[in-house]
Amino acid sequence: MDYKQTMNLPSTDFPMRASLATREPEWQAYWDEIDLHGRALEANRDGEPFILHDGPPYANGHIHMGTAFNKVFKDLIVRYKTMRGHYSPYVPGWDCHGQPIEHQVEKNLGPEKMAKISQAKLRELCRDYAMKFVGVQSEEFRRLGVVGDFENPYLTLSPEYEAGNVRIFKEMYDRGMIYKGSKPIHWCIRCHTALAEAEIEYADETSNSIYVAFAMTSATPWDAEGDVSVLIWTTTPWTLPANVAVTLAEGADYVGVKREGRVYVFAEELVEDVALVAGWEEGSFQVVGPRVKGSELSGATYAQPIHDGVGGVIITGEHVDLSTGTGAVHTAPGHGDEDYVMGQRHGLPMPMPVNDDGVFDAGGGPFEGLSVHDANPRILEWLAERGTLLAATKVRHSYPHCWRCKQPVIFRATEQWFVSMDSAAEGVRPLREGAMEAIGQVEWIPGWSVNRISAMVGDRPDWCISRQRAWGVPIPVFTCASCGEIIATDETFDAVIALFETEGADAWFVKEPSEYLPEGTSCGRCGGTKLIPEDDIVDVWWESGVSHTSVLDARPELHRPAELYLEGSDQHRGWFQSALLTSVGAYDAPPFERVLTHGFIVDGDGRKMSKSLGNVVSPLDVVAKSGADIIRLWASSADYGQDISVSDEILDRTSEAYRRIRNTFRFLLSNLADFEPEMAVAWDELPEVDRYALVRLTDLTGRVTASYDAWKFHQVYHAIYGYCVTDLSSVYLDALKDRLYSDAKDSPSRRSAQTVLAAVLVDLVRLVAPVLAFTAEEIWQFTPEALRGDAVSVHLTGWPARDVPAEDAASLRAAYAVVLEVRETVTKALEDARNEKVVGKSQEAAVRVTVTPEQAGVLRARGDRALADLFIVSEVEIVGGDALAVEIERASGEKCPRCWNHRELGVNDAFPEVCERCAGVLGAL
RNA sequence: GGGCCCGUAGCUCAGUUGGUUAGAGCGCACGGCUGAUAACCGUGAGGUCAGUGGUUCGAAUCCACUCGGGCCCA
Repeated sequence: MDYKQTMNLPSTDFPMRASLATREPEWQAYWDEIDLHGRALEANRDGEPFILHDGPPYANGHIHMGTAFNKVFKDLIVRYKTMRGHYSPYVPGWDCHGQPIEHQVEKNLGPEKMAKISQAKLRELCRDYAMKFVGVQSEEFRRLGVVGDFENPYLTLSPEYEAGNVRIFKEMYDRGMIYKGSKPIHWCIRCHTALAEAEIEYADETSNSIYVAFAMTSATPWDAEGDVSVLIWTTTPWTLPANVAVTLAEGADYVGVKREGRVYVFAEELVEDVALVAGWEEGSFQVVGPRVKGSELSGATYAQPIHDGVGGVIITGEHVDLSTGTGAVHTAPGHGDEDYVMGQRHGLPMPMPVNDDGVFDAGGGPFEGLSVHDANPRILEWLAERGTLLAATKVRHSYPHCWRCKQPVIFRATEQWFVSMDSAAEGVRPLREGAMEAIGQVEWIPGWSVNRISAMVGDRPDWCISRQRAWGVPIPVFTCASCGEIIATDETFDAVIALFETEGADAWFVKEPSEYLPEGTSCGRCGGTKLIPEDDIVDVWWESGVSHTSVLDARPELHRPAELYLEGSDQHRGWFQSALLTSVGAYDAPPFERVLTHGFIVDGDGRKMSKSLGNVVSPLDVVAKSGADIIRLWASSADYGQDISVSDEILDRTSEAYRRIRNTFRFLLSNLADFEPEMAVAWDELPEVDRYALVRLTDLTGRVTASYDAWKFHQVYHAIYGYCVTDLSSVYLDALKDRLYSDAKDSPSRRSAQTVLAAVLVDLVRLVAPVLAFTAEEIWQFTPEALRGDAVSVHLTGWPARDVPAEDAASLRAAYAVVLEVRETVTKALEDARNEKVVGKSQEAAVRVTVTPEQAGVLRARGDRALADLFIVSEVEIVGGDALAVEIERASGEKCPRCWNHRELGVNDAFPEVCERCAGVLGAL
């Protein structure tokens, strides 16, 4: 007889192979069809809100592993919060303005078309470009399983959004936090434009290399030796008219070098180099004392090298390089970034004698009217005549060039708008102070994050918010055409807000101010009525920063502050900060209750991904090859507090773990095909091992829930995975097979097992649902309808809440700790027996366990039969002793051809071939 | 160069206030099963806890430095 047909073998249509790449899009379509996001919101309408506010990725190019990780991470949280009953709308956003898009459009256009195009047309092309990538990325995010209001995302180029920039600007302007100042930028003389860092190309260039003596005008330690000068080195002679200071290295040694009756002060370690360049013969000069630190010369003064009667000051800075030059750096705050920073720090003036055309104005002194390039040789001659040019050679070095015209650029200070960190209107708390306090009110995860944001906000200079570009939101102020006064009042701001709301920021560039400003708007100083709108646009960080107003305040389903901002750690400098500063600036309150930050995606060796290293892993490739759930599982498995590695090996391991989890579910499903909730066995009727299994399930649920709540998703992963492998697969499920397969279909023992399996299935599938969004849905749809209830999606089923009697649970945990320890020893002994060919499968074994009295008590209370079932052997005998020991023998009975246990056969005459249990089952068929 | 951080088996992670031979799962090797089968079960081998030096009776855990890596500045 073929006994196999009489058994309850597993059966399910749930496929072992996932085929995620093809199936996942179907589930995504299903979610669209049932409007999962909308349904979840409707269901949780009265739940406590939890707003995860999306940081807008830049609408340029395809997504990469970093954006994929971030979005999956957010989706995981939103799904979890939703299952916990929170009202948790997710509104994705995109950062649509800015230089990279403008640059790309410009490149696509080419220089000729670019020269002819209007600003309005250029903006239109930029808009098209941005919208194209909003579409591309939107699909890519959705393919990862991200659910949200993708039909109605927020875009920084939309009119309502643009208006929010002005609202914040108005508030901060009124509170005295915004001012107009000057700052050096890259400037292309030929193209007559400011250039962003990304528009700079570095190429080799031959420059002058000159050593110039600045005569000291205050006392120095070398005065006894002769006239003292400080010797500087520069490669840009034309910046000398703007010189205001000389920067020394604080801790380096400076000496006087005497030659022909004059003393030149510079860094000691560069004496030989300078002598060589200047052609000083050996013996023609001598180092004279004393030797002093740069810091000791700080505050000394000298005569400005170009302008008679003007002085300069000696300061110290950390950027001074002692590998070339003289260790004394000519400092012109209008002509260099470091110089600018030094100027700010020391309160130096910032003369800017060079105009837009690169020509000196009166500030150029003797060189007025010359272009900077023409002035170079003239300045050299002029210095030589005065005897202050000690050496002049050429140097070849890397120098910034304009990406468009390939000409070398200059550094030149121009008018810029700034957010002040430390000054504000009377009675208004300065921004830095307010921001620092706000930081303290926010929960930063992980904990070190607060150090980073504090350090950055504490140290940062004023925020330069203006950009000389076309694709963005204008700085919403006007200038009087007749007297140059800045015009920015509540009335003009409100008019601009209204304008942007209805027509968008584009209108700024095509309309006359008189068309939208209130009638009679005029200059407060001279009464002029012709107003010129500001040309500059606002920094894109400002734009994305104001989303707390343009999105959180503006949308009825959202609110400010958000419960959570979640981005990579680079955003301490970016969005976290721009959001914080604009929010504190306008409202004196942080925009978020907590900020969660994750590390960067690196390769298997912990190195950053780059094309040149060839270690880039694309999420699109992984999705196509393995599926989005693999990315989601990977994202959940890593400790995001540090950098997150991806490599083929890591993804392989992840896929293996996925298969393991999937297969566990498949086993559960396949043994529940004939089970319905009415067949469930009550707690008190359950065999003890089944009750223990339920205890383990609730323990798992508790741990997993705590880990989700503590934002420790990798612990969720490890807990669930460990549970599947250890608790279920290797112990409980393995031991259950005999009951499930061999006992009568509707026997209490089998129904008990199924009761537990059903509980495990419906709880576990929900625990993994936030992570394995697609697979959990698939499992749910393959779950017997009776167990599913009326939920159309696993994501709408809420969170498991299963209780077990606490006292029972505690005693079961204690008892089974002992039982499982013994079981481990038994399996080791079985392995030895197997190696000695005593037994093959464990059911061929009879086990004699020698145990301590304490263990004996616990084990005997379970019963030999229960222990044999759990150990998957045919017989167990417990013997008292003083230490744990196990002996294995071949089981005494014969192998039952039906259940494969070794038993006495033929007890039941009706079925002489099989064991008693099987005979009973067969008889009842 | 500065700020913030990271470095435990091939991989992903545990390692309570410093306290016995540093753990888990996967992978790997070997074996079993063939009624979860492109599955399942078992056993085993893998770690000078990045390195060096300190503090301590005792350090993966505390301190200093070095090396390697990341983000952000310069």
